[in-house]
Amino acid sequence: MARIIIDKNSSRKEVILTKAASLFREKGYKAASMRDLAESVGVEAASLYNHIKSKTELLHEICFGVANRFMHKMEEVEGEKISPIEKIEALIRFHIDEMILHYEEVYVMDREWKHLSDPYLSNFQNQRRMYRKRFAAIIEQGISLKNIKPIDASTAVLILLHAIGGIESWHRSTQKISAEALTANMISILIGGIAASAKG
Amino acid sequence: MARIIIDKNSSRKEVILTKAASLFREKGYKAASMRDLAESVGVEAASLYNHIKSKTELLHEICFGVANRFMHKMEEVEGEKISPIEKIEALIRFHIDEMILHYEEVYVMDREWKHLSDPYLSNFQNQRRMYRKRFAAIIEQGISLKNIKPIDASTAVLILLHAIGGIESWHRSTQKISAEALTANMISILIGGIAASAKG
DNA sequence: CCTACCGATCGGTAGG
DNA sequence: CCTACCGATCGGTAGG
Repeated sequence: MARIIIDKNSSRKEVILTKAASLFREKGYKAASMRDLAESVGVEAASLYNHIKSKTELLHEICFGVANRFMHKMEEVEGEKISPIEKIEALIRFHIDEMILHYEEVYVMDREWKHLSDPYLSNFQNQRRMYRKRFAAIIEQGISLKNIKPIDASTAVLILLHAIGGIESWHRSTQKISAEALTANMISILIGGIAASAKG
Repeated sequence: MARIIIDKNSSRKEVILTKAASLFREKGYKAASMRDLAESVGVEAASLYNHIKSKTELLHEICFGVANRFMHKMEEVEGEKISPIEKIEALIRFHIDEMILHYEEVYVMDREWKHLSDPYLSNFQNQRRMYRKRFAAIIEQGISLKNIKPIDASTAVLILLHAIGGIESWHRSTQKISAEALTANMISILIGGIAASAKG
């Protein structure tokens, strides 16, 4: 019985988090009110506070939930015995999968993180800086091995991450091209560029 | 004398617009208050309304100011007798120049347009859709001529635009690499990809 | 989980 | 360009 109550509570909070991510994406964190959120959950605004501490808590749970998954994947990929290019491809694929499976959360992390407040804000910025640094290090390895052009690695990281994060149609189930085709296109363009190669 | 007053008024409004772009970028449109703006201009909040009609007017003047420049450039490039690849390179260069010269405004247009209200909101979305369609058409031409790989053109457009729009360091004068080197890197990566070509 | 409500802050106006 | 102020809305709390 206690178990049932706990399960009920935790699933209630998960519903609130999901609806919050959706609202924050649609209207932006500041423009989305707790009354909006309450309505979409189906309770009065005051009732939300039986499950959460504050609006800000929702934002940082969304942001760190996503950020932690990316960090975990980075650790995993770094440990694999594959080439730098293969590591980059694995990371790109993971980013795309995250966009497909958790579009709202990833979008909110990407565009609304600046509304975090300060223990969390600096923490988030540090974590993001570390992630990009480690991503850039993989590119540098590829450059050393001459599998990657001698480009500025941190510029390349920003291009890759924003190119993926900017695709807006991930969440639509009915899209002009399938997720697989989109993924193949992304990888092809980001790794190989848009120019036709001499080899055909 | 009347001329002097007009000049004074218009320069006053320009100051307000510039400060607004800066604040909207830093805090986001919703989180930036008119009292913040007044302080950064150096007047009381109520005084702003002698120069502007509303907060929303500031946002749409910023958004359409930038959007119109992009549209104008698109028209110009379409009319030039150069190859599709050269057209794309010209457009990419223009986007990069806009980021360097008008970082705050471009950033606000990119990330805060959703706070426009409705005659302007739909107008903006239409204009953006048209811009992307015309950009994609150039890529399609390149594919027909076999200068560009057979990729999905609208995916490629989103990748190009977001890759450029995502670079955050445009506005810093002291950067690790120069604007020219950054531009060269961007063009190289976006057109040629990151993989080293067989030709070396 | 709700009713009732609070202090703070918002965009904007009146009147000078 | 300022002082004074308004109605609306915000995140959140008290108390049941």
